[in-house]
Amino acid sequence: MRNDLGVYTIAEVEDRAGLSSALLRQWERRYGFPRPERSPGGHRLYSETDLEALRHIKQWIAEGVAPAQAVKRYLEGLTQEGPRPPETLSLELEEALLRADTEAAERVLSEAYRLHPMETVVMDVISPCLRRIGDGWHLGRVTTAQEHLSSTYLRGSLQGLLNLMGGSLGPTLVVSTLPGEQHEIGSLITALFLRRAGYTVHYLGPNTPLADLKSFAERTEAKAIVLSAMQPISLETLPHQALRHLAPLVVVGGRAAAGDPRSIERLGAHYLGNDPRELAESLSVALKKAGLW
Amino acid sequence: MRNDLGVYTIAEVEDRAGLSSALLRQWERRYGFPRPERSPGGHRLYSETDLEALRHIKQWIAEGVAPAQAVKRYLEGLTQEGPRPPETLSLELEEALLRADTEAAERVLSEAYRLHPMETVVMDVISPCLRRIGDGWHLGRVTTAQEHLSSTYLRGSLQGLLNLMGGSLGPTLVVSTLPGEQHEIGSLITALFLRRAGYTVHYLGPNTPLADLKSFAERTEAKAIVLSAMQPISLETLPHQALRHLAPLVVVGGRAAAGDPRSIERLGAHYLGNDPRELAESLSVALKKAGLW
DNA sequence: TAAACTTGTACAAACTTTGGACAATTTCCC
DNA sequence: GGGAAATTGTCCAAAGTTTGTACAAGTTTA
Repeated sequence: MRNDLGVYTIAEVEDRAGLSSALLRQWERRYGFPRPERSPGGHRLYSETDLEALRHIKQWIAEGVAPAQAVKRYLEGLTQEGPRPPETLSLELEEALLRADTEAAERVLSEAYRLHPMETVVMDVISPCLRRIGDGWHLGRVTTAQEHLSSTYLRGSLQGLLNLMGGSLGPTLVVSTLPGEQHEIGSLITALFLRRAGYTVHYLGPNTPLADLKSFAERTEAKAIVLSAMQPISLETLPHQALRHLAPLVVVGGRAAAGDPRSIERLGAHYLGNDPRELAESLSVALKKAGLW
Repeated sequence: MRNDLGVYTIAEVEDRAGLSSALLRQWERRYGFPRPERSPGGHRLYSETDLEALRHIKQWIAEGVAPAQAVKRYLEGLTQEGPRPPETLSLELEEALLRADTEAAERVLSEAYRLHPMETVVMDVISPCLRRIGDGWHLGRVTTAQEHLSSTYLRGSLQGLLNLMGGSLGPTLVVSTLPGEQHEIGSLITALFLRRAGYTVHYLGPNTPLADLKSFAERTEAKAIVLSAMQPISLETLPHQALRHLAPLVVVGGRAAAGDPRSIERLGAHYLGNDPRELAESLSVALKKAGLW
C-alpha cells in the first residue's frame, strides 16, 4: 500500500499539506528536507511519505515547536525534551478522538509508533485511552457517538497493525470472543500479542458461534482456541462445559472473569487473566504442558 | 481470458476513456504509451487492456498524480506477467481468505493497490470478493468462521485506508449504519468514497443509536447524516419518520431498500441507491438543492 | 465522396526552477 | 530592558518544463 515513489508535484503538495511552494523550497534549501525526486526536467516529485512527514511537521509547528526543530525532530525521531512518554501521547490521543479529529489521532499514533515499541503503544497508549473513554461513557461524560467513533477508529488502527504483521511459523491458534460479547478490541489486542509472540494466528473477529469455531479449528489444525471475554454476561449465558473439546486447548482471557476464574473452569476452559502479554506467556506454558508444542 | 486484440478506434477510446484523441496521440509520442496495434492502413486499434489502463491512469491523475508519473507508474506496475485485472485479483483474494491465509491476502491487496487506483480496488476487487463470500455462506459452501475471518480482515483493510486518507475541507458528514444492522462494510465503503469526494467524514462504525447520531451531528455541525442499510429487517423495525430531523439532511444507501425506495421515505429520509460512487454524487446534488453547500 | 484518422509541428497556459532579497519575528547576549 | 543576530515566511524575475490542444496536409475507411 505504501508508495514511496515521487509522484506529486509541488502544487499538489501545496494543497494537500497546506504549505506554500515557496516554503517547501526554502525548507529544502535550509534544512535539506524534504528532498523529493526530480522529473527529467528538474521538477520536484514528492512521495506519499514526504507528504505525511510534512503534515506532521506542520502540526508540530502549529503546537509551537520552532520549524527548524520540528524538521529535526522528524528526522531524528526525537522531541526537544526527549521522547514524549506514552502517558502524554495517550491523553493526546483521547483528546483528539473526543474532538472527532481522526487526523490528529493519526498523527499522535504515528508519533507513538516511531518513539515506542508496538507493545508499549498498545498497552500504554491505546489501551488506557480506550479505558478512559469507556469510563467517561459510563459516567455520561462521553457521548455514545464519541465512544463509537473512538473505538471504531482504534479498532481499525489495531487491525491494520494485525494485518501488516505477517504470519509466523509457530503453532496455529484461533482467536475470537465469547458469543454475545460486544467488545471486540480485547480479542484484537490478544491476537496482536499472540502473533507477536510467534504464533500463527487466525483472527475471526467477534462473536463466532462455538460450533463454527470448533470446525474451523479442526480444519486449520489449530492447537488452541483463544477467546476474549470482557462482559460477565457472556459467561453466564453459556451452558456447562460449553467450551470443552472445541480444540485441544481452549483458553479465555479478559476482564469478565477477573474476579472469578472458576466461572471459566465451569465452561471447560482455562482462564489466563486480563493482560494480553501474560496471556501469551501462560499459553506457551499450557501448550507445552499439554504436549502440543 | 484477457482480450488483447485491438478493436477500438481512437474515437471510441476518446468516448470510453474520456481522453481527447489528440492527447492519446501525444501520450503515445511522449511516454511511449499506449502503443496500440494498427490497421493495415495505419489507424490505431486499441485493445480492452489499453482502455482499462487509460482509465486507471486517468483516475490516478484525478487523485493528484502528475500525468507523466501516472503513466510511468502504470508501466512499472506491469511486470513480466502483464497487468492482472481486478477480476483475477479479486478471485485470488477470495481464495487466500478462504484458506485463512491473510498473508497471501495482504500480498494480493498490495499488488492491487500498486496496479490500480483505490476506487477500482475497492469496487472491483474487494466488493465482489465480499459478495461472493457472502453468497457462498448463504449456500453453505463457506463456513461461518471463514466468512467471519474474511469480512473481519477486509473490514480492517478498508478502515486502514479510511484512517490513512486525511480529512478534507468539504461539508461535514456523519456516517453510520441503521440501528440493528449487522453489516458494517457497506457504511465503511460509503465513508471511504465520501471522504474521497472531498467531504469531512466522521465515521462512527455500525449501530449508533439514532438519538446519539442526532446530538453528535449537531455538535459537529454536520450537514448530513449518511446511513447504510444492507438488511431489509433494519428498515422494518423502525417507527414512522424515525430518521426525520436527525440532521439538516438524512440519506440512506445500501442494498436493503434497493427494490423499494418508499420504505426509506416512510422513515423521513432520502434513498440514494446501492452504489457508493453514485451516492457521493447524489449527495452533492441533494446538498446543493437544500442550500447546504 | 465525406468522415475519420494519420503525422509532424506549433503553441499557449499553467507551472516550476533558481538565487537573491526582504520584512517580521524570535532568540541571544550584554 | 535593548540592540545585534539568527530565524522564518514571502516575494520577485527570468528561464525552463509540462501538458493539453490546434492546425495543415495527406491517407484510410466505409
